Amino acid sequence: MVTPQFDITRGSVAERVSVGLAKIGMALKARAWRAAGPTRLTPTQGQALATLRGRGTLRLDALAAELGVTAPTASDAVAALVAKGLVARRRAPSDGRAVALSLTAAGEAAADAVADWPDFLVRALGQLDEAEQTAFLRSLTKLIRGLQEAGDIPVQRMCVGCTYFQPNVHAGDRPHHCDLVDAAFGDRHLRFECADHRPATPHDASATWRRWADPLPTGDLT
Amino acid sequence: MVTPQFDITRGSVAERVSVGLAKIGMALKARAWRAAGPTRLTPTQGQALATLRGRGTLRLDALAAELGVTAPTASDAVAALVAKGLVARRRAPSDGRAVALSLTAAGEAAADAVADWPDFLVRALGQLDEAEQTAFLRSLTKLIRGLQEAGDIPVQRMCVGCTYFQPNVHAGDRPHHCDLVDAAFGDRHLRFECADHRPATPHDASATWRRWADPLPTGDLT
DNA sequence: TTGCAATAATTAGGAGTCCTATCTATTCTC
DNA sequence: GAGAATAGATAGGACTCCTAATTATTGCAA
Repeated sequence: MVTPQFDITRGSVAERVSVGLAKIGMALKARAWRAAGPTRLTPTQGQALATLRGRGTLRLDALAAELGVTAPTASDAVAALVAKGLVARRRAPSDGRAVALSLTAAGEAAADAVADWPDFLVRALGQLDEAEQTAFLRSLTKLIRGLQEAGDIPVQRMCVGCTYFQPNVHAGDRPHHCDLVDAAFGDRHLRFECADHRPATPHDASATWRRWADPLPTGDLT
Repeated sequence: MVTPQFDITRGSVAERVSVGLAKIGMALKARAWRAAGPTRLTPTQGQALATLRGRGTLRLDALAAELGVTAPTASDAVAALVAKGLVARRRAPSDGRAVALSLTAAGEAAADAVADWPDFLVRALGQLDEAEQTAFLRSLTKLIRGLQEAGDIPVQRMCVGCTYFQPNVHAGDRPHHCDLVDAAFGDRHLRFECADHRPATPHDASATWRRWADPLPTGDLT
């Protein structure tokens, strides 16, 4: 008779998931370095470029926070990018101490060229069908929100947490609504980076969060 | 009337998921460095320690592959660990060119101390209920298998791909079976790192994979 | 309106991460 | 045995990262 007690059950599901996420993290790191060779853009430099492309103009400390590094490290990376002619460093008009970082024309081009380095992830995600990808995206949204709340990650410009986001207000497979573009959309369209993101107040954000994460009355199974 | 065409629909779900995974990767990198300060163990060193703890004895090139870096980089990290007295570097008995790396007693202790650095991820995963965590783990397994197939990640010691793994052979919520410990288990027990892993042949692995990923006859919804 | 604390960035200094290219032992193969 | 292949180590160089200490500015307060 088979023993029903699987002693390898030790450890939580969350721990096992973490191991998997760490593997993905490793792959991302390795890939970023591999990609660095030809273009002469190291991972941090590439990430800085990508961030500036998405945000337009940023101050150094904001960039550092976005990259998850200290100000000196960000300063190093920016210095390298300025030397390469990819980033322009100007005095911020509002504050004489601060700098306003932005991409040069060459920087825009370099950012575009470097933009698709995580394509290998997109390919691997082909292992999942659309419904599974959507569920994954939804779970990832919750996870990232948790990291954000805990201060482990900078505040993201994602739908959930945006003033314009109205969750579960429609029936069907596009239950949410974006007030900015005035359109319905579903979980599969949720974004982590939106150029038009406008942060909601903490109070509104948590109310909206609950309406998205646990739609109380209607049993909406999208 | 609301326009049903959400113009921000551009881009695939997979791309949006990739953005999210990159965020997680960023958090992992940042955390690993933060944790490095007090213990004086940098990310690569910590990862090397963790790998050696999981694998016992490893040769340098195997360690390098596991860490996703080149041999010289691994050699650097190992030299630092040897200098700190955490790793022993011996000549491999079978091959005079190779080295056998293993942890010293101090190294074991250090590895244990460093082991729980991704606890912040475990905490954030608390945002997901058990069923959702399980689904996430399942998707992650598919994703990692995809990365493995594409050569973006070293071959993992995960259940799916192991000789002992028998998917979907039972009814109920523990449909799989591990022949090694002779016990039933479910998707929520799937591992990415198993000390007893024994790789199946490519042929067997792909057949087993299909039986796990798309259980044809029975509509098993675990 | 000085006068000083706080803030934004940079510099200094040091360990480590990575790479490519090269070199040194060994081992394998013919 | 000789030459090719393999396992590591070294060399050299750009960058990443950190903590501390500096240099400008700003903003508030006496």
